[in-house]
Amino acid sequence: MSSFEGRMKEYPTISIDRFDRENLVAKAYFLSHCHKDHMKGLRAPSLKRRLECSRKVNLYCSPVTKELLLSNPKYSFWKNRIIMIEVETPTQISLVDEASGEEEDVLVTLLSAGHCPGSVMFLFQGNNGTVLYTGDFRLAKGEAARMELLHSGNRVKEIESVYLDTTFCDPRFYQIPSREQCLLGIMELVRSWITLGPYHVVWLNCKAAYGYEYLFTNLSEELGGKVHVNKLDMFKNMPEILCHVTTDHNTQIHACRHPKDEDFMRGNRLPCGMTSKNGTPLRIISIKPSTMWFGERSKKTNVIVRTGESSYRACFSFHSSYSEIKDFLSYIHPVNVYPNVIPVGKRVEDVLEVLKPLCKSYSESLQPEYKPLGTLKRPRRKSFTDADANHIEDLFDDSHFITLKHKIPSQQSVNPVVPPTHLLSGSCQKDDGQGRGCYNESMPVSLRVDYIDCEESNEEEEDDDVEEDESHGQITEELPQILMCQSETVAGNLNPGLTPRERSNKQVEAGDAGIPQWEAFFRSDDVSETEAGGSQSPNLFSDSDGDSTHISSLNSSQSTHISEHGSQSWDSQVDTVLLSSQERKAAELSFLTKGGSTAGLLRDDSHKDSPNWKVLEQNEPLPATAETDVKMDQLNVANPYEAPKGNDGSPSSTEEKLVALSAVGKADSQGSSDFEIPSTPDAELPKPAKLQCLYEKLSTGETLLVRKSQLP
DNA sequence: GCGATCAGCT
DNA sequence: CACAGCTGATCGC
Repeated sequence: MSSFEGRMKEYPTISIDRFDRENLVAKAYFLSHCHKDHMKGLRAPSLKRRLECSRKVNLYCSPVTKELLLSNPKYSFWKNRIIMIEVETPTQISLVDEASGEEEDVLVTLLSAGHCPGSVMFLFQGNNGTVLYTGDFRLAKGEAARMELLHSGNRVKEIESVYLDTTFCDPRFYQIPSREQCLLGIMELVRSWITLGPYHVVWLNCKAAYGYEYLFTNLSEELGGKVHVNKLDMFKNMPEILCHVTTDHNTQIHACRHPKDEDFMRGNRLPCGMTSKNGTPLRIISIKPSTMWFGERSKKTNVIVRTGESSYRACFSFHSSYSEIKDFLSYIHPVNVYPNVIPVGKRVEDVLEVLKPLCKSYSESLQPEYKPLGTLKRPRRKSFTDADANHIEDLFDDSHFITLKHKIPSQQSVNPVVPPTHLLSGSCQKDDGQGRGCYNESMPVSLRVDYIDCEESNEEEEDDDVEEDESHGQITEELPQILMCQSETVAGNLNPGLTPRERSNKQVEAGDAGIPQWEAFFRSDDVSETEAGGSQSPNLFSDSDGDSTHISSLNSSQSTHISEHGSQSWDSQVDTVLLSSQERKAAELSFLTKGGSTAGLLRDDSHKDSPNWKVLEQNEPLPATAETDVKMDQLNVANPYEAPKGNDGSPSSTEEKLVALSAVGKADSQGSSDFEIPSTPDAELPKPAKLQCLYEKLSTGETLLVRKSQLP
């Protein structure tokens, strides 16, 4: 939970996500997203009074946040005081001192935060420097590098301070399975259950908070049935969500709530009261999304864990993992960082100890950079690409070194960077309609889940999971121990109707101007993360099993069994759902054979606002990140708060990609074992200085080939 | 009666 | 366990 007090040092007359106490005198308010712990005081009488006297005080937020906020009548008094700002649209606002009439202009830019619908980060630029307030965020590795507006020309903006979501800034959360992997796991579990018959239903035990919508929409889209929810009026202007949820309880996927829902479940009853259909009792399983309940693990685990006869936990996180946080921060490389959250059991100093080394104030004092001709303003070694590395001797021609590493992988010389063309105020630069009129209408060909056997990979006993073992020890005895894994075709086919949703976006955009632009929260660069995340895993520094690439490597007690109560006949057919090392490798292989996705992916973004994200030069080795993108592109699960990508891709050379893969090499395997969370990663880490160096390299996506050569 | 706070519980 | 709440009890206004 956020412990941010509402104000930033640089702009103390602005209040963000806090509306009580000293914030009552703010000149402007900002709300990053619609979660209650970021809305403290927002409907207090004191603030209401303030609004009535101070006519120039407004609340700024994203269009989606405005919509969600005003869907609650308790906040309707804000109606005429909310100014929505489009995402990625730098907008100037005036901070007015109502007593003196003095004005101070600040440029604010909203950047998608990937936390929940409408969630954004705020980038402020003004007389007191550039600061970034992240709100709550879940951004995959490399995503900061894709944010055009965090850059100035071809380098990251000079950012004075970052107010950072540090919810999982704890090595225990070193790695959290990507959103796509979690979704995939849940999807397959749900699918395998509800396809058993019309009376097999799933209850998603989701907290009331916003943030699960993409789960609902993807499940609905993939599996063809709407998700039952208690309320949907808040989505009334969000067709992309609305069309996947329903208040009709006659469906197989439920996310409805009831104060006593857990009790209901024990009585084989859904929270909405359903217990049977046509006189036939329902067969209900519950899936409870949990953030790293998976916590600290010494062994690999699954994104889905069975916790009872008919209950499951699914890994799910609205917040960035430890490594994602560090990647983000090291890329931004601000002078200062302020944690918004102090994880339980930690102190501010503990968190800062992790974050400070990633800041300028620390790194530059520790190891001054060589700045040729005094022209460089920031350390250059941070931004190498693999291709750049080949030209490293060219010390004085550094312009191409300072590149948006992830964003413009190696083609700098081919497609010179053009500064962003965004202008102030309201211009919606995201004309992504053009050139993309062709939407893939093909609905998700229902997944052809070609299960293949895979070896059980984790024969060692998990000794820290009492709950699971206790809860169904006797059940697992009867259940088959086979882990079923998806073959490559699954990943290839997991390419749902994302484009239709995109089409919806367009329709909305084309429509009523008063309706928020949903791409603001469905917009996506891609779904990259896994491999990149893996590549920065602590195993880089250890000698972990290089072939442990199982996503679902779990022992019997952890495996995702699906069984009917009392009836085992079906069990072996649909056992575990998740991806195996083979699947993983298959994905890599498919990456190799299908080719072109990287180009497609990068180019796909070019429609949006960057003329630079062109087709990757085919003769250039791919940076690790690009490889990641490709893989996840093929998994092609929607990235929740951002727009789906088209699936087009131009052919590209298999050989070049082989180069990239081989460069990633064996350590890449760690990337694959996203769920292997070493208990004490720090134990094997190099010293801080070295660490920082490594992280900077990691953050820029250097492949392990490079990295290895620099390891002791 | 309402709001703030806290314990307890997902 | 950890996400982000909700409920109910208590206290003050």
